Amino acid sequence: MPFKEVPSKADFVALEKAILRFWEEDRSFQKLVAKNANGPTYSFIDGPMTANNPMGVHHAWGRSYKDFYQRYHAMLGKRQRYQNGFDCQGLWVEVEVEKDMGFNSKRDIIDFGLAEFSRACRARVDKFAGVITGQSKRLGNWMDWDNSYFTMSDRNIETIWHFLKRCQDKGWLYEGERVMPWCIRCGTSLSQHELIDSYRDVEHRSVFIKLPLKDRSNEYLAVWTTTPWTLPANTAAAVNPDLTYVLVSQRNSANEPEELIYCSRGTVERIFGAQASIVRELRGSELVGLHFHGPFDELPAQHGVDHRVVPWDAVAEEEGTGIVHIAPGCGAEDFELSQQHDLSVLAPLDDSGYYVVGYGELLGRHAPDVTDYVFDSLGSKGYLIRTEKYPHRYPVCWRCGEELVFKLVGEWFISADEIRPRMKREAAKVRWIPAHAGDLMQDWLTNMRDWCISRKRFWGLPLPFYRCDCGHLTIVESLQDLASRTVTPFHYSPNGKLPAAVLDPPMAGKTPGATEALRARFSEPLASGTEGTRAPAGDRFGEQRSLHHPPVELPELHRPWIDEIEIACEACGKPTRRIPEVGDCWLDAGIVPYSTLDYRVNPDYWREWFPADWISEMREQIRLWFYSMLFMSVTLEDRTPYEACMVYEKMNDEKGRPMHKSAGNAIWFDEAVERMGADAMRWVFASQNLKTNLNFGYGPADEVRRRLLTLWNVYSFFVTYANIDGFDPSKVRIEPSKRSTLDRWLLSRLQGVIEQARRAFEAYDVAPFVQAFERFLNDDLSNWYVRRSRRRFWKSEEDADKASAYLTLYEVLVELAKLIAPIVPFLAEEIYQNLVRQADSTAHSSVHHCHYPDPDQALVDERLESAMNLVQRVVEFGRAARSASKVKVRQPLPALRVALGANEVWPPDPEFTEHVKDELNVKAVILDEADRLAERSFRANLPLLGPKLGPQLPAVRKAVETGQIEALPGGGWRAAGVELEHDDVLVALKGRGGYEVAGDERVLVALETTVTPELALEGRARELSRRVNDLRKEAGFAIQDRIHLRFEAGPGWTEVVEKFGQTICQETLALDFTAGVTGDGYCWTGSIDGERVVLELARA
RNA sequence: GGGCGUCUAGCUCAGUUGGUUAGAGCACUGCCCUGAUAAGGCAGAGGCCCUUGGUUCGAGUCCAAGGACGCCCA
Repeated sequence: MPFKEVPSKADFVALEKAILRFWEEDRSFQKLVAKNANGPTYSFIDGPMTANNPMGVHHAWGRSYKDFYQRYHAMLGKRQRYQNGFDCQGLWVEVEVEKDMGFNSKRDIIDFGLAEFSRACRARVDKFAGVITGQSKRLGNWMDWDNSYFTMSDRNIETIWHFLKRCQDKGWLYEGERVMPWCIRCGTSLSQHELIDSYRDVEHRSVFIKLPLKDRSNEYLAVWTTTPWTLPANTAAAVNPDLTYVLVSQRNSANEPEELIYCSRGTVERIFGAQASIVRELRGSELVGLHFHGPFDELPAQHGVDHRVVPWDAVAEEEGTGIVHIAPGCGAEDFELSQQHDLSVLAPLDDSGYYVVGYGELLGRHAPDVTDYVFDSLGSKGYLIRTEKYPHRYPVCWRCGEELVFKLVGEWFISADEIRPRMKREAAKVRWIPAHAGDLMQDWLTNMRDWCISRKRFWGLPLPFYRCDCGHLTIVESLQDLASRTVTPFHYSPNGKLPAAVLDPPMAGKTPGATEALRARFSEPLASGTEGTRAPAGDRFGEQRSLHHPPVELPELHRPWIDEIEIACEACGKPTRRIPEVGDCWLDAGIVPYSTLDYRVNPDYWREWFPADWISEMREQIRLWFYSMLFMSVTLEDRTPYEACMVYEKMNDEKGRPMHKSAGNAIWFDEAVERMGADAMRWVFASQNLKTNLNFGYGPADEVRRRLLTLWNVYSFFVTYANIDGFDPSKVRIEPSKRSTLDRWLLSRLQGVIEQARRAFEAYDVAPFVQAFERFLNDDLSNWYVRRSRRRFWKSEEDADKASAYLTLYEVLVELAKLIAPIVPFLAEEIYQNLVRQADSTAHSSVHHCHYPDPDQALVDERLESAMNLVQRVVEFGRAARSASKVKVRQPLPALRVALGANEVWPPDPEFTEHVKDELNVKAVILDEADRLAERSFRANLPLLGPKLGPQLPAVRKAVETGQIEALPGGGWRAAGVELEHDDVLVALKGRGGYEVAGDERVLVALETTVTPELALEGRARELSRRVNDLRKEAGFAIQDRIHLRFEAGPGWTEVVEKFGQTICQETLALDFTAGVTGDGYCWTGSIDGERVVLELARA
């Protein structure tokens, strides 16, 4: 039963595509799900990926991890949900759609029409969900793609409504004014977690001004700011009460009167130069409570504002004047100070950054453009000291890049105070990988502020908040609830009347999967009735209340449609409208452990799969998804929604620079997967240390590919010879204990790798396994087992040793395929299909259906491993000695002498000796007295003696190592007057001068380098064999082809052929070796050892 | 200002509970082997294990302080 021929040159990309087709035809994934249908659950929850753009290689990184562990647990028989998730709502999607349509502001969207805009957003999500699905399949991910969840789904929305209602019940929900980072282009505030990663180096113009104190003639406060546009909203100044301030006397010119200006002592020079004359010093606290004239008192908005100096211990002297301009409507800290000190709050800007009524000539001007006006105005009032360019890091909108302003806005919040300790308690129960991720979460939770959940945008979760004129807030907690409260008759018909963009999106033909998923999602809950609380399709809600109007169509729970619906206020019954805001997209993602697990509609199912056994995302998700899930779960059930959480770092390019489209170093997934292959990419990811950034690129990937190539080479080697010999694994059965030494050694070594693999997967850190695997593959399998076994495979007799070799190599390759199957599913499948499946049709149809290997202690033989290790060392040192002797290995040498250290024993099995002779091409291995080659030296066994002797150790150690040591009867020792036990002293070998030696303290070798004429002849024979074998290959002969060999050469070679002709024939598969070339065959003329030789090869 | 990480060969990184002479891959130099061969092996060179202090018989490893870089919070 021959195996499929394996080309020695691997084309991994082509192979992967073939395997993808195989999985499709075999329905391998579906079979896996069916096979594990009754297994114990393994609950993984996929963090929703924004379906907004194609997948990048950094997404592939995370998706690979997810696939590794799902596949591993599947091989342990675990039942899983395999649900992929798409994030669908929020500014991410809106901004991309805006770009597509060439919009520049919120106004553009409103002019375009909200309904069409929402449809366009949905269409974009649909399109890219399809694209990402295709890419993920190419990466090798196994998911239930038709069952992906979408955060824009009704179920997700309703579950969030339910959560919000619970927040209201607990009294955590409130509407508040707060100064928020605000994008004047997007027209929305950004939350705390959206502000991160968005600082950019920019240059602004800062300004020093002086503001006159009231009731103190000719005294001023020096104030500095980098945001001149906020000065018209100034209502206070802050000083550090503990800082030292000074009063500086300043005169601009001889003609002008002297002015007295306050600033902090550490800033005098910066403002006034080294020559400033200081009139007096005072504590900051002495300034507190003073009143001053604001910089723009003439503005109507400033009317009646009492500008005061307030204390603030955060005021520092690194920049500015030590007196900080406070505009409570334009800065977060400013606003907090205003709450503490009851300061006036002025909000000068509208949503798009234009000054509102009350700001005089500034009315209708854009905040970023008023710097000159402000400076001119200050100058004309005599307040300006000077302006200067000021480069600094300033936050910009993370989506559109516009510089942010800080703006007083009304937003909705969930209070964090009560939940904080509970979240910290639950986060502490989570198994974080790596562990310090838990510290980061704790730190984040300690510092988290109230969660701002509203966004003044369009395509997002409709916040179900109905604020009545009577002041009452009604929260709708489900569609059913909406139906029962509505005063607007509506016809909810997602099933019958899908929006055009959903039913017939422009790109529907290209993304059938996603479109179908959408269709299914709309029809499924209604048809199957699993969503018990939802009203049946086609119901007309609220008609009994208003029979006079036709019902409003409500195709989906999104703006603008849902805004049409008014409900009766819970308190007073008056019709009430929904607030216009939508929700933070992290509500969408955070609810997933509840929405996708049917918390509200199928509690049994929820209990079965909640909490997740494991989740994983990149580290920034600590303050995003991990946080929002934890928040929502602790609110609903007071417990963590995930038990283990794995976090990885950032991806950079291969030189460690951040990848940027503009820098040209970004790598696109589609290109990368075609160039390096998915397996190589996944192997790179698997070998990454979770704690450090990943430097990703084609260079490192190629290194990795070459390492996988070693496995391919061994696999190819096996198949080549197994086919020649007709090896059939199903017909050979040899107990491991009956196999040859080398085989038992390899099987023993393999158990160690299996052990490592199991440990690594259980620890959610496969990098150590990848290392162990590569070591085994390279050192044990390829460079020792296969090399040492080659002759076992080549020999023509069909004996037990040959069968043992084939069977062992076969078994090991199959085990290795299983071990790496979760990581490189394609290569593993290829090997499995060829080695196992084609030979045994009753075997699992895919490697991924196999049970993950368990280490078998019965196969572990530590003594054998240790003996082989000794042999390997001898070979290694022998090669070093050969290298030093300059006699090449092809030249046989008479002997290698070996001296063993005190506790070493040369294995009695002659096979070990044969390995040494063969590897080093020596005629004999002679165990020699250690004393002849080496001196004994003594060393203290520190791990034993340290605890025993403590401070005495150095003296004893010195005595031992200088040989001042006495052997005692019974095996003990005495040194420096201290009696030591046998094991306390290590007896080692030290090379003695005068020999060609190499070695360490365990073993020493010496090479005898005398080349007798006999040996020289043999060396030439070997040279000839090698040359012929080169020519066989050159001539294109098959490995097993027999040949006729003919030659012409000088007399020196005749003797070689006479004496060693038969050996050469054996080595080269020649039937005969005769003098005289015929011109009939593959002919080579050249020189060997400086003599002309003609060789001719003809296929027999 | 606070938190978390990282710092080991030219580059990328291993280094388990503290233990004797700190390793690998890539790159470089020289050599070798070869029917796994567009591979492989051996050897060479290359190190203030960021610094300082401490604990200890002994520190790359533990502790403290500092530095650089990265990420986060304020």
